Amino acid sequence: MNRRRETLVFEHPAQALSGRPTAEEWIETFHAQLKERGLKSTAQRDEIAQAFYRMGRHISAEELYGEVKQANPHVGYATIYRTLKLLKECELVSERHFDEGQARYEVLGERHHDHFICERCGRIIEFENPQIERLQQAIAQEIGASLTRHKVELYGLCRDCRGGVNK
Amino acid sequence: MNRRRETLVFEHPAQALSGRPTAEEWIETFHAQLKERGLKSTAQRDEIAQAFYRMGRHISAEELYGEVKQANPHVGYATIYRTLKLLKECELVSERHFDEGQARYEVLGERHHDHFICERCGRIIEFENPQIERLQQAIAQEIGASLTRHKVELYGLCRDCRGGVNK
DNA sequence: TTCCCTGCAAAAGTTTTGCACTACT
DNA sequence: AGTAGTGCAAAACTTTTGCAGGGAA
Repeated sequence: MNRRRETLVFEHPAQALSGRPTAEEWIETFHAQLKERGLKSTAQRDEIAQAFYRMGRHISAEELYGEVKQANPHVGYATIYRTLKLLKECELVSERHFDEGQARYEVLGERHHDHFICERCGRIIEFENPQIERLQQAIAQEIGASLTRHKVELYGLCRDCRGGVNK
Repeated sequence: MNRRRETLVFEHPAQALSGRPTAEEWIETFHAQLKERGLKSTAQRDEIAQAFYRMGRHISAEELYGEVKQANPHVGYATIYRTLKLLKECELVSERHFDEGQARYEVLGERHHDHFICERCGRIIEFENPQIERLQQAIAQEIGASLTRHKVELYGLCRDCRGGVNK
């Protein structure tokens, strides 16, 4: 394959996170969006949003609940879910369903990327490939559809797991 | 974009289904797989497998349950799920999680394809694009991973819904 | 005859909702 | 003060499991 190397691979969180708004900017946007909708800023919403931002990528509601609980043992699951829903509506967070029972959430507002999921160790590697992006737009056009979002998920064995004992 | 048109779009079930094994071949394979594992063929398994094959594409457990109930009002959900699990193990069925709460299942053994999902009317359009396939392999190589499966899902408005009232 | 399979009901896991109380604005 | 938000518990929804009885090999 004589294609020039276009894919950017984000194996280390620091790489993937570059270009992402700072925690302050992000929370500020959240507050602005709340105000715009006539909704209130509360201590819980801030705690949850901050914990979410701090924890990093591909967080489940359960993990977020655990984290927030440490700072404030009184929060309930309901508030976690309600706040995540709110963050989605404000387009600060996107919800993803990898092949599991539960949803995972990630911070929006950084560069678009897709995911590789290791089927053995569960590691998630992000990558970005402009050709795939272009191709998807072209396909939508052929279908006659407009595209609002898309996802590419690759499943397999990561480098480390390939080198492992079996296979 | 001066790319030549490579995408095959399957908008009509008949197109997507071409090349798929017949119901008889498919059930036969199921029986063979069961025997190989020392498991039994039963009336319920056949009913479920047949209903599944007959119903076509992207079926949920609930829909399948409803269909099978009509022929045999005694079947329970448990048997539906157990049989779907079995069909997956026999690689006759694959499970998919689109962005919904429930899983959907589709017949394997036909050509690989990806999905466009209309966010308004729920219509699912299948397509096949060799470039995307190649690109995904190339990306996996760059990541250093081996690929066992992958999915591309495009979300947006289909041709009909775009033409609709708002937007 | 021996297990495997089935149906039922209960359980488990995730997410949502009703309600009384609390607390932003 | 008024309205939206919170916590709790219960409900809803999807999927899994335990168990006693039934059926394929």
